[in-house]
Amino acid sequence: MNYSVSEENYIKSIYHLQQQTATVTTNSLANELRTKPASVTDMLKKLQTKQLVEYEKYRGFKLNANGNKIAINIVRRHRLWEFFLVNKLGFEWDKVHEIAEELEHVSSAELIKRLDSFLNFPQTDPHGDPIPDTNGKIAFIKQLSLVEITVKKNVVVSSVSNQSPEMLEMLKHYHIGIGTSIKVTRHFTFDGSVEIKVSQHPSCIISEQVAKNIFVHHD
Amino acid sequence: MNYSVSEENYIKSIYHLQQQTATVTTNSLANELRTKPASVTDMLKKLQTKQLVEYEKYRGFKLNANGNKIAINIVRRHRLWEFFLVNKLGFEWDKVHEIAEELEHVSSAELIKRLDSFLNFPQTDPHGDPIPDTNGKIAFIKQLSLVEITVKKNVVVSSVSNQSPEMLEMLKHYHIGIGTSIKVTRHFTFDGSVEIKVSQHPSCIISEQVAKNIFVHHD
DNA sequence: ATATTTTTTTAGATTTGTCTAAATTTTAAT
DNA sequence: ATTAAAATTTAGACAAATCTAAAAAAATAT
Repeated sequence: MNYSVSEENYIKSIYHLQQQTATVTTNSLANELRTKPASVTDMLKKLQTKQLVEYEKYRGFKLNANGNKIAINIVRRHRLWEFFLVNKLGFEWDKVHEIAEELEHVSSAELIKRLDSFLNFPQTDPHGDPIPDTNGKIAFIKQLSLVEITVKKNVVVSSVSNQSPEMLEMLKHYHIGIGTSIKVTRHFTFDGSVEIKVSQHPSCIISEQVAKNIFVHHD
Repeated sequence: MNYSVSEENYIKSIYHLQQQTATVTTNSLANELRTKPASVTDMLKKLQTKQLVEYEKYRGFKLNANGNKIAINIVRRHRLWEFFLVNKLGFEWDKVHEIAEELEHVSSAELIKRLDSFLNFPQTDPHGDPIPDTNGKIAFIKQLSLVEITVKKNVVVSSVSNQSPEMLEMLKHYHIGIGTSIKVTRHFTFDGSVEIKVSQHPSCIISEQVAKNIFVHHD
C-alpha cells in the first residue's frame, strides 16, 4: 500500500506524539501539524478506514500495529536522509530537518535500501536519534541528561530532545553539537543549573531547563 | 516562486516536447503526461496566468523565457539525482528514471548546490544527457548516431534517445550501455542495418531503427 | 466549398485535503 | 448537579487537479 504525503505526515506526527502520551488528542495533533482540529478529524476517519489507527469519537486515537510499522518506516527514511545530508553533503545538523521532511516521502524501497548501504548502515541520525532497521527494530539508547551526570566525568553529546530553533541557536552559542565532548564541572543545587567545560572553550553555566534537554553517553 | 509537483511536471514535459517541435499541442502533451486533453487545457490557463507559457487558444503553446528557465532547473535536478543514483547508490542506469522523477521535486536549492558539489560537478547524466549548470547553460554535445559512423572507428556510447523499456531491454541484450566502446564493422546499404563489435562479444547486426537511437562520440 | 473528422475547449462533476462556523460532547468549575 | 468552558465533530464550502461529455474551432477530404 502507498500513502499520500499528507497521510504519511499524519502517521508520523501521531507516532511522535505517542512517544509522550499513549493516546493522542485531536487538538495536539492539529497543533503538531499546524492545521485545524476539523482537518484532523477528517483525516482520522480516513486513516481509520485504512486500518492504520484505533479511533473512537471524542476519545482520542493511537496507531495500531499496522500504522506503527508504517510510521517507523517513515522515521527510518527521514533519519537516513538526515544522515546523508550531514555526513555526505556537509549540511549543518540543525539545517537538515525540513529537507529530510521532503525526501522521506520518496517512495522507492530499493532507494532506501541502497542509501542505507551507501551510508554504511548508520545507527543514529545527526541528532543522535536511533535509525530503525529494515524490520522496524529501534535500538534503545540509554539516555542520560546533563543534569544526571556526576562531576568530572567526560561525556559525549548523543542527542538533544528539544529541536526548536531557539534551542539550536543556544547550543551553537555554547559550541555544543552531537558528538561534542563535555565535562560537567559543577552542579548548582539552588536553581539546578550546571557548569560545563567544552574542549578549548572557557567553562560556562547552562540552566537546568537547557541541561535537561541535552542527552549524553560516557565515551 | 514555488511550483506544485503537477505544475513542474507540465513545465518539464512541455520543455521536452519543444526539443522536437517548437510549439506543442494539447494532445501531444496530454499523451506525454498520460492525462486527458481537457486537463491540459485547464493547467495551461494556469501556467499562462503564472507567466510561464505563451498560449493562444487552439494554437498550441510554448514556454516563455521564464518557463524555460524553470524547466531547465528541473532538468538539472533530475539529471543530478540520476547521476547520484547510478554512481553513488549503484543503480542500473535504466532503473533510475522514476525515482529521479520524484526526487527532482524536492525544492531546496541549497540541496542541489551541495549535491552537485558532492558529485564533483558532473557534466552528463547516466544516459549521456548534459546536466545544465547553475545558470541554465547546457553544454552542447555533438551527437552522432551509429548510422553516421564510418567503419573501423572506435566510438563510445554517449546517449540513447529512445528510453522505452523495450529499447533498454534490447540494449542490454547487445551489452550496450553508456560508456560502452563500440566499433562499427560494416554498413548494409540494403536496409541501413549496421554490424558492430562490442568488446569481447561476437559481432552482431542491429537494425537502422535501433542504430539511429544510439549516439556516440569518438574516444 | 461544403461536409466530415480531428483537435481543442468549455461546462459541470469528482476527489483530496483543507477550512470556517455551528453543533455536539466532554471536562472543569461552582 | 448544573453551568460554563474547552475540545471535538459535523455540515457545508473551497481550491487544486483531475475527469467525462458536449460544444466549438481547426484541419482534412471529397
